[in-house]
Amino acid sequence: MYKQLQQRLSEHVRAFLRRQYALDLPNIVIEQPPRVELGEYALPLTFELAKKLRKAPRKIAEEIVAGLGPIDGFDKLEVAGAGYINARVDRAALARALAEGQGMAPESQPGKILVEHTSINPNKAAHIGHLRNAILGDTFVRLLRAAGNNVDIQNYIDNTGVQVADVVVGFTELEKKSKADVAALIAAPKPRFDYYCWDLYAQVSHWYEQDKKNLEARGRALHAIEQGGNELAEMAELISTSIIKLHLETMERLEIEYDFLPRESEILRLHFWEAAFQKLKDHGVLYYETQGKNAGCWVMRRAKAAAAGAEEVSEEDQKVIVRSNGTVGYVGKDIAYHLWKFGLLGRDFGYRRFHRYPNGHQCWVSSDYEHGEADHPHFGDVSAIYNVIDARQAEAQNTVVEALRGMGYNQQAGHYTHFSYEMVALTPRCAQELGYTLSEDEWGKSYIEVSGRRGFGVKADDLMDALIASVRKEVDSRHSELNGEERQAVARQIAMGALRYFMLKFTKNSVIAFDFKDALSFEGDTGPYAQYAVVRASNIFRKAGVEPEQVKAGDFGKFLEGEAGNEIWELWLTAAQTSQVIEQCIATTEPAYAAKHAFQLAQLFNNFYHRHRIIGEPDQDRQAFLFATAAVVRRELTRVLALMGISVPPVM
RNA sequence: GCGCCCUUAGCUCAGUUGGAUAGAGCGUCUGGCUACGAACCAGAAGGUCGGGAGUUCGAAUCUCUCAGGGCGCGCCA
Repeated sequence: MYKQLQQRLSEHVRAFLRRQYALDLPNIVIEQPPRVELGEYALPLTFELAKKLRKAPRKIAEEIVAGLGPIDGFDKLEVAGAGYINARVDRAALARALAEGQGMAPESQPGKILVEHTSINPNKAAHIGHLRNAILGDTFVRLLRAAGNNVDIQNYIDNTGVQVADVVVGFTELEKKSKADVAALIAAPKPRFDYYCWDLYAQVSHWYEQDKKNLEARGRALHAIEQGGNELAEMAELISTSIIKLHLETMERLEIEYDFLPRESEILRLHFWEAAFQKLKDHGVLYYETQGKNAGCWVMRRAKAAAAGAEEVSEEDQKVIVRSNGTVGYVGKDIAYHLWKFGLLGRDFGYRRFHRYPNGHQCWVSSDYEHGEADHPHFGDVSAIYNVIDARQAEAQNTVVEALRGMGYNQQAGHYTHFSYEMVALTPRCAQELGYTLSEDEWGKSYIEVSGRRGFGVKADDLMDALIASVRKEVDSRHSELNGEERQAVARQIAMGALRYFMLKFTKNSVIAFDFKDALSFEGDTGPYAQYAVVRASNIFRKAGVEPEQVKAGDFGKFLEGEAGNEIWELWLTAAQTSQVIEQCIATTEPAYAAKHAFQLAQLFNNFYHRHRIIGEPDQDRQAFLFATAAVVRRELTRVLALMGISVPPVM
């Protein structure tokens, strides 16, 4: 309703400007005054109008305020400063609406949105960079759903690429293992298979560096895997499938789930590329190069040359899509895959059940038609897509969009969003703690990039275990009344909340320089701080024997007036803005705003909690008001945290 | 060489379409537990928003330029 009030205000002002000055402003800027006692909304438009109307801003503001008349939901408008128009809402009415929970259910949006995230190569354990991807993606899904959207979650699996091939080479060439040996390793309880492959992958990379000839083994493995129907391909399948399962388990610890896992093997075997290739040729997006270094390749014009409309496309402006040996590169497969996403390919995957979550949710995997199950849901064919992929792949993403445009799919290209984010790196100190020897050069840097190839990084599960252990100590010292299992459950919730919050508090395009000290901090701007605020609110209701959901709205107007009222009103006002924040997060693809909002709300509540005793409050009306305040904040803060995938433990 | 991103307090970061006195957290110093448990609160110190120029009534935000840092630019994925 906070937003409805803003819209109403904006419409009244626009109508007045048309009436009075014959001006039609497309959008009226509305912001929040620096302090709540100045009002809820501020309009700086008179500064802009001063020139057009040849009047002083303050004069214009006075005319607008005088001429506007009463607006439903507002108490009054005031002129402030050099010419701001500040609007004061009817606090009692807004508080009542909020306490009654009006306008909580979102309008259902048409169409379907596809969010792709995680997409870890299935050849090693997940690391902290993958966690950032999955947490950003999962949070964005929750935000979209909260805004009434129908969302499919996909996790793309590159099970036929070099990374899997490298681990196959590690097993066959370095460890001389057979498929049966690998199967035994997977079945063994002791070394986690994804951890084992993490080390093996690093060893293989090192082995390639020792002698370039060793790379021939990779070529052979890659070829065998793409062909299929041989021991190497079966070993690759075994490796990737077991590692995908471990990745799903890792993400399940954070309550991150998927609907569908499209695999590259099916994109190859179901001939997605052939269908896309034909379309690309038909639309003239690809052409066959006969000269120069790209002779014999099918190439695409790159952005600059295409935009300039140059007749002669120089070699530098070409992007090779099909190599001279006839094989298709990564971008080609990606174009085919995205045609499928938008329902433009004319082909579909086969589908098999892959994993069933404890809550009954089913995750599907792509399959050939022969092994597909008939009763699968309809995937793909969506109206908008968001690909959560790190910033380094921006160029490849742009190429896919260009290809769509080139084929005339402008609408789809416009609904293709590269949800780009920066990497998680390690501080030099953290790298040293992990036993990595740093060069002098590296000590001078503010962060050091992780590298799966070198086996250098913090594994996702190791971090989660460290967080849980650290939280557990604290829970043990505070809650002797709980048994071990209960304490562990509380520790898990707090630890996962801390982790998710940590990954969300930074804006997407800032590089996170990871350090255990920061990540293991539970005070201040952290997940546990926000969780704790909710627990405190819950404690009040538990002690008082009152159900927070049963708290009734009353006439709170008199408690929201004056200086004392302003303080608490700021809390109500912030709580009222949750829906607005959700929209803002979606419009800017920036979940960090949700984290900021949660922190602000928690901070204001903690302050309120400290200043006002509720249970001992003698005035019945005032106590009802304080209960209502706590109930609304508790509800809204819980809701924002849920959007971030953070649940609140019963005690802290 | 071309393209994208970054530079704000000692450290880590916010600052949405240009708006009122540039904000948090951590760290430092000071103070506050009688259970609505302090994973908290209050207060203090700390800023030429990388440098310079421009546009504007108004610039951390837009433009140009310089400096510093990062990431991409393959018949890899």
